[in-house]
Amino acid sequence: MNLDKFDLAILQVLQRNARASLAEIGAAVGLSSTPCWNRIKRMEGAGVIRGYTVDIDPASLGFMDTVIVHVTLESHSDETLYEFGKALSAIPEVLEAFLVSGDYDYYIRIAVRDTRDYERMLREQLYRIPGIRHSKSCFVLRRLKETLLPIAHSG
Amino acid sequence: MNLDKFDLAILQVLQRNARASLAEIGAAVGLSSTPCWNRIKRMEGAGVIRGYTVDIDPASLGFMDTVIVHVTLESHSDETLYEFGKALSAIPEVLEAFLVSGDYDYYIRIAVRDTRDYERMLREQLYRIPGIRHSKSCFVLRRLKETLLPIAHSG
DNA sequence: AGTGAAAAGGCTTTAAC
DNA sequence: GTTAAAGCCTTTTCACT
Repeated sequence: MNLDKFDLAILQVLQRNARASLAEIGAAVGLSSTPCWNRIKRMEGAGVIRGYTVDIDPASLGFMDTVIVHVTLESHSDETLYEFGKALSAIPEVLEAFLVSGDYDYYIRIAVRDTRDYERMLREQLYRIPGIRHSKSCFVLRRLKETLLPIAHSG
Repeated sequence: MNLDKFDLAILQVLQRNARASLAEIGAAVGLSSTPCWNRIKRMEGAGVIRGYTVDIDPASLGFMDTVIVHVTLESHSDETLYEFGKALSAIPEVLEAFLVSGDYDYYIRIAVRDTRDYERMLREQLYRIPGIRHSKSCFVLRRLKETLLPIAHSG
């Protein structure tokens, strides 16, 4: 799907505030509200906009620590990778999981209440998934950047 | 701040659809719209809700590849860590950056158009930051899970 | 494609329980 | 804490450029 500069500008506004009104969006991008509405609906339909979500402070929910876990699997067959991914998706604490090239197979980011919760989570959830050869954890000391796509650099 | 089961239920609805109407939210959590509105405003004010954003398909913007880069710094002084973090934040392609314990110092996730764009990005942006001792990249082959906090497990 | 106005619906506030 | 109702603002449609 082709996105012009107005589409990108609209996405940029929505990325900063997904609850912005059409009037606000229109003023920010230099259009009236109707074309903004049409463009948003078009991008929603085309799958450019996958959804709208809320950015929640993890600490407010009691998740004081973020841990990144690297996992190597015993087998690299399609079925093993698929089954492991499915099992990972079922663990609520797993926020992100990437299948990667290179030494490790999966990069996983998890949210835990504290170090004891992390230990419990590994033992009761992650290590119960069969097929893990090796894993390695790193605690996140500081988070530097939020996940926002560089829209201005997509033209 | 104390969050009861209604607050958590509201957050869960908003996480799935930040543009849900108060009527929808109320129906989903078993309240009328007024208390939902009050609770949302309270959570916004308390910093539980940090904002609302849109989930954009990276491929639609031309970002076909995700790369995870591990970077070790030459010095571990506060100033080095701070300066490096500041430089990272200025690179639009950097979606996430975590300062971590363990062997590597920073875990960085970047969005790139293709492998050539990745190479350009490393050379022109990342490697221009002084103080890097070593770095290692892994291409993401598949993304398994989106970043949503496990709200149901925070009670 | 875009604008502007009008109708339909939802948000926000007030008031009452 | 809750619900109900009133006014206002927003979304959505439509006629027109």
